[in-house]
Amino acid sequence: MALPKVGSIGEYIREQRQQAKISLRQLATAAGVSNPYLSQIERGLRKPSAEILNQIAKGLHISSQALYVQAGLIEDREPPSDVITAIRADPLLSGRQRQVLIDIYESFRKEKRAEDEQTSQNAHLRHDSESDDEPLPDEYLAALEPFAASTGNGTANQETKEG
Amino acid sequence: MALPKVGSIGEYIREQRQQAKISLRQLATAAGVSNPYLSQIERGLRKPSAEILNQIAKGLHISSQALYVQAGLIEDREPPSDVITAIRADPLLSGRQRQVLIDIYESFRKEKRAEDEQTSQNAHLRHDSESDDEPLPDEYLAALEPFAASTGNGTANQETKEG
DNA sequence: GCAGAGTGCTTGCAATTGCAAACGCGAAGG
DNA sequence: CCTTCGCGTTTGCAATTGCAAGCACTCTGC
Repeated sequence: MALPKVGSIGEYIREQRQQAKISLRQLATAAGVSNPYLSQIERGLRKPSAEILNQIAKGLHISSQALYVQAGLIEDREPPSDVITAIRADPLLSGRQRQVLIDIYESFRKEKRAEDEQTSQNAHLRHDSESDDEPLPDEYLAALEPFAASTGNGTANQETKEG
Repeated sequence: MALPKVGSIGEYIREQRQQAKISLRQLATAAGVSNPYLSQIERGLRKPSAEILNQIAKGLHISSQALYVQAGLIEDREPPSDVITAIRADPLLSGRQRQVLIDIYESFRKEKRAEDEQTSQNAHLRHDSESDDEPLPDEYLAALEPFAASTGNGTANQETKEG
């Protein structure tokens, strides 16, 4: 086991560095790593840790993610236009919260589809939360019943406002 | 330096593992690392390389990015509002559904943050939100109550009804 | 009480990371 | 010619990663 495809990340770093017209030593200093080590990284002789990789990304003023993707450490990133994907990728949610959000979203999708089937053409009016002509349909509430456990989390009532 | 902010990543991993109801050894096997090493990682005694981190993410079936963000290895300039953006961009949701989902998401983030501050005291996360300290309208709170103490139950399935 | 299987944790040890120091090379400048 | 300054690279070496083996503990069943 020597240097499988680690070269790609090294090549990518060197590419970016040369494109930025900075020397190896400069980048090493900017990234806070030693010059010899950066040299070895660029030639694929060393497999840098995530921390070093992040510092190099900073020194190069490029996205850390770009580097991780190049290193094969992040699966090809899907566009954030997918709600499910975004929820799954959010590190600030607990596993339970993720699952609940996903379930709600899917329930909404079904609900919306049902509405579209009925109206079939008219679906472009803005609903305000206060002047809501229809309350929350129990359709998705029913779908969420399996989560029921109730801890009595009651809080004050605030005026609704849109973002 | 003994324990930088690596502890947070370890805690996060342990949290996710326990939420997934799998043992340390199971995750270690799934991630392709040794059990003792994973134990040390979770307790913040070791600083895992990016490769190991990625394998653990796979073993946990969570996004690699989530781990990197937790480890502080990705710039926080990645807005956690990816979910918000995705919701706003989703053409398959009605305006009201969008607003409800966004409110629920933000509520979850507040809840999660509170939990994190209890267990650990490293929560210097900035976050931009217009409705920061303002609770949900009780219209949505009613919908959220069932989630308050739910466990990892993901069987909210309802057949489509568009005939 | 004791074997068996489960959990997580501690202990040496090979392999690797990451660095300080030194090396060879080319271009200014004395 | 010889020094100085920059470049990238090579060379030992301390510190760390990551693992195989074993430890301590808790259940369950005999």
